[in-house]
Formats: sequence, C-alpha cells, structure tokens
Amino acid sequence: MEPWDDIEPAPARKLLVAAIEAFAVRGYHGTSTRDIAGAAGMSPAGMYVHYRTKEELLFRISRVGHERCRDMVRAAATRGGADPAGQLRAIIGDFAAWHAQHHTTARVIQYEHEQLSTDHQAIIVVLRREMESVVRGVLASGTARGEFDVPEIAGTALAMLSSGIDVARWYRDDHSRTPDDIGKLYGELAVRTVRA
Amino acid sequence: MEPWDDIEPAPARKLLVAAIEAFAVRGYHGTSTRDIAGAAGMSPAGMYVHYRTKEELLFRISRVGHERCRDMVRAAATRGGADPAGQLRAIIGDFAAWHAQHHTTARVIQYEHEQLSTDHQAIIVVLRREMESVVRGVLASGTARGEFDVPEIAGTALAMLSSGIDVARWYRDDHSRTPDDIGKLYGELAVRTVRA
DNA sequence: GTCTATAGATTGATAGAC
DNA sequence: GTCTATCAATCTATAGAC
Repeated sequence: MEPWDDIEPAPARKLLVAAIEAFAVRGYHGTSTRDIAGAAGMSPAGMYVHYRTKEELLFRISRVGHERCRDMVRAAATRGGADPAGQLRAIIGDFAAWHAQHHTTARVIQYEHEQLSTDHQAIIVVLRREMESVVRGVLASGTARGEFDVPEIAGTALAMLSSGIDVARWYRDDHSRTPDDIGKLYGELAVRTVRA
Repeated sequence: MEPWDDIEPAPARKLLVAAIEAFAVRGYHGTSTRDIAGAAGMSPAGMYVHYRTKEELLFRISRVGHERCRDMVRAAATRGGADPAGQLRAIIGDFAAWHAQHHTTARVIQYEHEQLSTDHQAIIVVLRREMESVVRGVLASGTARGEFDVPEIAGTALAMLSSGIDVARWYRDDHSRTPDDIGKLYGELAVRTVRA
C-alpha cells in the first residue's frame, strides 16, 4: 500500500509505518512511544535504538513524505504536456488523488508538521514552498498565454492546493469514490475555474 | 475578537477561550488541563468546577463553534438573494472569510472533533451534514435552472467547502490578505467553477 | 468557587543484562 | 539490537480546607 520498502532496516520501517498509522488517528501528542513500539511488535524501549526521540521519528515521516509529495507534483507537471490547462489538470488531479490514496501519510505530513522543532519545521517549509511554486508557475504561464483568467495567482494556487490537502482530512479507505475518481474531478474543477 | 461573551459565568468563558487558543496551537492531546487553567489565571484544579472533564470542554467548544458556523452558512444563503450564483458566492465567500477571521476557533472545530467521544462526535456530525446540504442544495438548484454546469454535485460541494476549511490551517493574524479579501476571492472562484 | 495537596496512571527516555 | 526494569516528570482528576 504505502511504499516505505526503501526504509532500512526492517525494524525501523515497521516503527515508521506504525507511527504513521497512530499519528494519523490520534495525532503526534496523542500517540505514546509505547503505542508505536507495541504496534511494531517491540518492547517500550525498542524505538530508541532506531530513532533518538519521538520527534525525530515524526521528522523522518514528514521529510520523506513531503519529498515524495513534491516529486509527485513535479512529475505531474511534466505528464500534463506542454499546455498549461493539461498541466494544471494533471497537477491538481494527481495532488488530490495522492492525498486520497496515501491519506494516512498525507494526514500526518499536512497536520502534524507544526509539532516539529523549529529547525525541522524550517526544512519542511522549503519543501512546501517548492510545491506551491509549481502551481503558481502553471497559473502564471497560462495567464501569460491568454489561456487562463485568474483573479489572483498566489491566492488561487493556494485555494486549489487547499482542496487537495483537505482530502487527507476526510478520505477513508471505504469511501465510495476511488482516488482516481477524485483526481479526475479535482483536475476538472481546477481547469474550469481558470478557463478564459 | 471572538464572540464568546454569551458564555457564562465569566470563569467558564475564560477557560473556554484559553482552551481554544491552546488546542489551536498544540492540539487537544498536546494541551494539559494545567495549561488551560493556568492561561485562564486559575489553579490546576480550577477547571473542574466548570467542566467535568477536558473532553467536555472540547465538546462545548466544538458544539457551539459548529452551530455558529452552520448559522453563518444559512445566513449567507439568504443574503445571497434569489439566484443560485449569488447564493453560492455568498456561502463559499462567507465560509472562507469566517475560517480566516475565526481561524483559531475554526482550527479546533475542524481538526480536533475526532478526539471527542463517540456520542459527542455523533452530535457534531449532524451539524456538519447540515452545512454540506446547504451547499449541495444551491448547486442542485443552479443546475436545475440551467445556470450551473457541475461535474458532480456532492463532490463539487465537498471540494468547495474544503478550500474554505483549509483556510483555518494556514491563516495567521499577520497574513497580508484580510478575511474579507479571502471571502471575495473564494466566492469568485466558486462561481467561476460552476458557470454554465 | 477557588485553593493546596495528592492520588494513581502514564509519559519520554535511559541503564544495564543478554 | 532487543529486552526488563526503572527514573523523573507529567498527566487527568479528586479530596478536603477555606
């Protein structure tokens, strides 16, 4: 389901996956290190061999999760072809679909990163800005070409990303729409919003 | 700022306002009853005279906050006049502006209500459905009149509410856009998205 | 209604055996 | 690298004085 296979060694991966599940449901502060270690099949002290603190574990999740989300957004921009409308449809569609498919991870990276240390937050903010700038760039190029009519580029980019982010808040595994359904709808809505 | 003046007696109100501030920053589980009582100028035990448990305090915040949000959405539907476009602009615009202006309260009601007991969650869910149904109703009537072209009413209503909800996640008091700016932009984006 | 004091459980993290 | 045992701090909530 979640592609965490590249996290090594295996006990560190099991702890990370257990932490994502727990953080997504109860939040960072609502999850104890015992919860995490227990869900990974370890004793209460087992976590500390692989992560120095609970905060470091959240940071690892946040950083890798944000990097994957950013890479997905960049890949979508390429996949969308040369015209801004196709790019916007792909970016916003894939972004929303990703937040549905990986809703557990997405919940943690979108709603828990403010619990990180100041230093770690600064690293995450850079990754978030990179994603925003991709969307702004597409809206700007579409506007420059006369294909888009947008009231305000920065605010519109933010609003479009917002609807995708919020998918992580409400999406459940038993939801009637597939992640692909959601991606198609959100891509379509984005293109309709900006058409000249 | 926040209109909690009707909460009586005054110590109960001070505790409630202190809890909102703390829950918005650190979350429900990240906030201790000592934090709340201390910020309200009381001893650690002071909270329990006015609220039986910490969960009951969160429920009070969630219920009143949701009722006010729902009443605001209903008022916006009336304020928007008779045509669906005006109604949609008013509802989505006011909804987003409300989440900016009351971003501290909005953060708590949107992101902490899943920490409530099962019984209390059931009460909150009803209020949330009432808001969603207002938006669905406007999209349906606009579609029936031939003024709107919407790919899917339920999914579109959800996506539009999502962008407003997410304002509570990112809005800060020192943000360059005023709540009114945000309301105007989000109302405009909603109308553009559905125009036939 | 607010206080001090405290019960009883749980927390993040460490020490040391194996 | 994982365990058992444990520390010191903190948690929610209560008891009882005023």
